[in-house]
Amino acid sequence: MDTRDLQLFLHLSDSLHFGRTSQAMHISASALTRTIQNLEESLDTRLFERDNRSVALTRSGQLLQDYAREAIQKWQQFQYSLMEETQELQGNISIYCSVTASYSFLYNILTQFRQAHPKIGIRLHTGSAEYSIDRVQEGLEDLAIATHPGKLTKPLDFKPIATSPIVTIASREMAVVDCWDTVPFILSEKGVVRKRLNSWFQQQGIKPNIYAQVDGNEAIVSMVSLGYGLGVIPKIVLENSPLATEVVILQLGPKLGKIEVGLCALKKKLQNPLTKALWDSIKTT
Amino acid sequence: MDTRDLQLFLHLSDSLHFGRTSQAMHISASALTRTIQNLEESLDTRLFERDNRSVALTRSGQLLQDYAREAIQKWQQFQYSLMEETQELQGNISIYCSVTASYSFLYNILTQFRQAHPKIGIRLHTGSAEYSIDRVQEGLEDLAIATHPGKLTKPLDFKPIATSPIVTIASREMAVVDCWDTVPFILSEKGVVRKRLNSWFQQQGIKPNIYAQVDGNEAIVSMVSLGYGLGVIPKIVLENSPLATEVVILQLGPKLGKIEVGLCALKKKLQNPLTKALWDSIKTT
DNA sequence: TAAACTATTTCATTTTATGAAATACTAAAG
DNA sequence: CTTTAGTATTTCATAAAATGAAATAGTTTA
Repeated sequence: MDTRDLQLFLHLSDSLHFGRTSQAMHISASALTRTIQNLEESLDTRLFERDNRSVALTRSGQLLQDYAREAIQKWQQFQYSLMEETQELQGNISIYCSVTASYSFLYNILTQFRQAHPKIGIRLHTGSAEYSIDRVQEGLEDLAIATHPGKLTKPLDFKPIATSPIVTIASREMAVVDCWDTVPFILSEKGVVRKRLNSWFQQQGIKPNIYAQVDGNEAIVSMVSLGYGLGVIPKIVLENSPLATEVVILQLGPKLGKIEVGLCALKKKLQNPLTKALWDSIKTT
Repeated sequence: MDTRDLQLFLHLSDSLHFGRTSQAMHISASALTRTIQNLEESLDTRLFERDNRSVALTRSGQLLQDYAREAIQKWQQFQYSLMEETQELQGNISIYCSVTASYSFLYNILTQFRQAHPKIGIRLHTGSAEYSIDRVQEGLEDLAIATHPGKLTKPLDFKPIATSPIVTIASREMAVVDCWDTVPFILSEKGVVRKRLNSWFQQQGIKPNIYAQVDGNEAIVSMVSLGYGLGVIPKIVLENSPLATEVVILQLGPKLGKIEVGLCALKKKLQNPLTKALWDSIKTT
C-alpha cells in the first residue's frame, strides 16, 4: 500500500468526483480511475459505488477512509520527527499574500527566514488580500498574510504582525465631498474593510452609490487615482503604492478604526516543522 | 511510502544482511539495495551505515523501524477488519506437517475447512515432524501440525488434536532383543521421541548403538523394515505406513509414554483471520 | 434529438522496477 | 604477499507498471 494512493483515495472520498480530484491532485482522470480500481482489487472490495453520473462511498470505503486518515497523519508525523531529529529543515512551504503585503512584510520576513533555513523553499502566491483566509482554510496554502477577520474559526491560528488604519482616498479633484449618498465609491467586494464600511453606511443611514466593486485593494488605488470615485483601503496599501502621490486621504471620511494584519495558518499545518519554523520566526511587534 | 518497502526495510533492519534479506523476501540483492537507497533518498537520511563487510542501523533507521513496525501492523489490522466486516474470508495460509500428519489429520481438517471457507487457499509443506515448531517460530509457516515439545516458548500457541503412544518397532527377524547395548538403533536426529529415549538410555545406563540418525519418522519405518535395526516412533506413524505389516511392535521396548499432537502457531499469526479460522475449526477431542 | 457531463477504456509512450552479471572492496586464509 | 571468500553495489538489458490523450459509453438536461 502506497501513501500516495491513500491520498488520492482520501481526496476522492471527500470530493466524490473523479474529475475534480484528478485536477486537484495533478493526475489524469484515467490514472485516478485505475488507482482506485487497483485499490479495490487489492483490498478485494468496492470502495465507491459509482455509475457514469455519481460517486458514493461504500461502507468499506468509510473504513478505508478512517484508516487512511490515520495512516497519512502518522506518516507525516514520522517524517517531521525525522527532520527535527536528524537534520536541517528542508522542503517547501506555500505562502499566500497580497501584493501590498509582499512589499511591506514579506520581504523582511523572508530575508531573515532564509538565513535561518536556507534549504526551505518558498512557493509564493499573490492575489487579493480578501481571499487569504479562505485559501488557508481550504488547505491550498500553508500560510497566508491576512487581515484578521474579527473572529476566527477554531481550526485557524493567527499571529499579528502590524496594524494599519483604514483611510478614505480620493483623487485631488474629488477631494471635497458634498453628499455621501451620491459620491461614487470604489470598494472591495468582500473583506474586513468592506464589512466595516457596510456597518457604517447603515449606521449613518447612507445608501451609497457604488460605482465599482473591485477584487484587490491595489486596483482600488488605480481607479481612485483615475478619478472614478472614493476608495476605502488600509493605509498600508497606499504607502506601498506607486500611485500614492496621485491621491489624497480624506480627513473627513468615515472613522473605521484600523485593521490587524498577521500570519494565518491552519493549526494542523503548524505540525509541519517547516511551516512552524516560519511561524515561529515572526516576532509579534 | 509503500508497505512493501517498509517490510523489506524491516527485515533488513533485523537481519543486517542484504543477501539474507533479499533471499528471504524473494527479491534480488540489487533490487533490495536500491529499495533501501530510494528509501534513504526520499527520507533524505541514512538508514544503514554500511561498508562492504558490515551493515548497521543508524539512529534514523531505528526511528523508521519503530514507525514501520506500527504502520505494517496497522495496515494488516485494517485488512483483517475489512475482511471480517465485508465479505467471505479469502487468501492463503501456509501449513507445515509431516507426511504422516497429512494422512492422519490433515485430510479431515481440510475437507471440513474447505466447506466453511472455500476461498481460502492452502499452501501445504511437508517434511520432518521435528522441524514443525522451528518453522512456525521462524515465521516460515502460519500453522503446523506438531508434537508438543514439553514446554512452549511464550509467543507460541498450541491446540491438541490427538495423542499417540511411542512404540519400538523391529523387523520380524530382529523381534527378540538380547542386549540393549549392542542392538542397532535407527532414530530421529531430534524431536520429543529422541529426547525421551535419550533420558531412558541414561536412566538405564545403556550406551546405545546408533546405526543411523534419520530425518523423518516415515523413513525410520523403511529402514527398520529392511532389517537395519530397531526404531522408536509414535504409533501413529506406523498406522499410516504402507510398511506397517513388515514390522512388529516390541512389547518389551522402553516405556516412553505418548506424544501429544496438535496445531501450533505464533500467537500473533492468530490475529490473521484466515489463520484464526483454521485454528478455530479444530475441535479439541 | 442534441448537448453536456462523467467515469471508464484503449493505446502508445514514458517511467520505473527488476535480476543477472560484473564490479569493487574487505577480511581472512594460505 | 597472494589468493580466496564474502559482501554490497553498479551496470545493463529487459520486463513491468504507470501515465495521459483521446476515444468511448452511459445519463441527464436542454
